[in-house]
Amino acid sequence: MKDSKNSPGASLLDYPRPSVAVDTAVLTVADGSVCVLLVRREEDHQHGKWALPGTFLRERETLADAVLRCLRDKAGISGRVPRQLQVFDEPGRDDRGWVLSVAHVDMVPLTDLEEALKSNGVRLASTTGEPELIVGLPYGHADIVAKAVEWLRAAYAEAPDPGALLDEPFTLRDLRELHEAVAGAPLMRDTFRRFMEPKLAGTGQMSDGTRGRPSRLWVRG
Amino acid sequence: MKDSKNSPGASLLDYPRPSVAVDTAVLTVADGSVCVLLVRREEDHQHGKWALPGTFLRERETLADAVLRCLRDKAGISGRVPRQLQVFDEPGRDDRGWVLSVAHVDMVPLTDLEEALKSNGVRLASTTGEPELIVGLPYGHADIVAKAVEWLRAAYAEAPDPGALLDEPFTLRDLRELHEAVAGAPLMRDTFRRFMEPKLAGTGQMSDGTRGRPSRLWVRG
DNA sequence: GAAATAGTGTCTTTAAGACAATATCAG
DNA sequence: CTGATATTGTCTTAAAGACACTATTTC
Repeated sequence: MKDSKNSPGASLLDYPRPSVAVDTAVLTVADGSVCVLLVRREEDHQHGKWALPGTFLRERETLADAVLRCLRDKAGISGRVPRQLQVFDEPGRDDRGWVLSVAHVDMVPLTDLEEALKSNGVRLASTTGEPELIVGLPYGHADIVAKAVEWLRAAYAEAPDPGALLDEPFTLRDLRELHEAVAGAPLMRDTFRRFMEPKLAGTGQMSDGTRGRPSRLWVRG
Repeated sequence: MKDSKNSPGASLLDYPRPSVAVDTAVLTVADGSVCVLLVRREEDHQHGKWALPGTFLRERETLADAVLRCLRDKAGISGRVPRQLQVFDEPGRDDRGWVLSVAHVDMVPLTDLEEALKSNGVRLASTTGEPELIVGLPYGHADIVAKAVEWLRAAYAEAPDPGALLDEPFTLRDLRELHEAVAGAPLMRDTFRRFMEPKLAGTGQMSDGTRGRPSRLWVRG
């Protein structure tokens, strides 16, 4: 039952190998909705089309390093903790050849993206407000975005601002509005407070109550 | 800031490509503990060493197909729903060269493994009782087993026997003992019942109470 | 004082933990 | 009947949902 090609002494070089790409969904929250960073493709026949930043894995490079290199070179941002989502391998998803894509996700505060967004080769797309743009992405990137948003929601259901999208210190209102944007649904004010307060560290400070009673300011635990 | 090698017109063939392997942790429950299937390596310099069944991805083959082919050829089993866990890419994890391993996990009832276990090239290893064997696995397979068991526990915390390891129909006692083996800890009898009963379908039948009051028999919802 | 927002209290519902009580089998 | 196991009931505790109330600011 053994495959004869797997006989002892066979070299790895005897087999054809796939190209391996990394594609990253850089997520942020802007104007109350989850947005994903897109770059204009320049290096292939999709020239001019918007897509997730991606690159091919180089020799002796880890996947995480490839992701960081790609974000630096194509979007000018220093991503923080890219996480591997899954490998997409449907045949035909990439018409350039036999390409596996290892999808990643990262969360970056909007302020860290402002410099990159000055380039007209970089833009944000709302995942809730611009469905036609998202579903039209090449190379099956729409699937990656969907997985990434799903992962983001799971992360934000567990802890206060795990992606550090909010500048510190912040009020519980700021935090709740951020979590509502991620969840895409309103969250109960008091239930939210009871869940989050034990996971935050209070500063002694108060917000300047520009409209109404001032609020306590917090930082992530 | 663009990389010159990524200029339009460059071919995928211009870049060196990694070998891509799939390694699968086939899990089952035997004698009250979670076990993983190992095969004796024959095709490389680890000849004779126990390891997870794995193979290299072939051209125009999906990862899932490669996993199924490997399990069929090396262990003689028809795996059911292999799930992708994650890519392991630490340089140096494989001394045969530049190899990425896409780890998978599958759950198979012990009865479906009996035929395969007659071969002396196939064995089970308890993940709790034989740590020295597991941690000694080559190619970083110990990490894969750890991830796989973690995944199994998460799956069994959510639903009754999602891997269909138990023959139907079964009693709630059978189900609880299986879940205790997976969790590696005793589970409260009444809490377990209250959680699982709504997710099961009752047959009219009763077990033959060989010791004590007979129990109702259930099937998965 | 009115409007706005922050912070606290509490009632209800739901689920889990922990037992206790009852039911039904083999011997 | 006794021993063993299954099934049901209930008390307590913890957490969430849903409100209501009080407190502190700006205007």
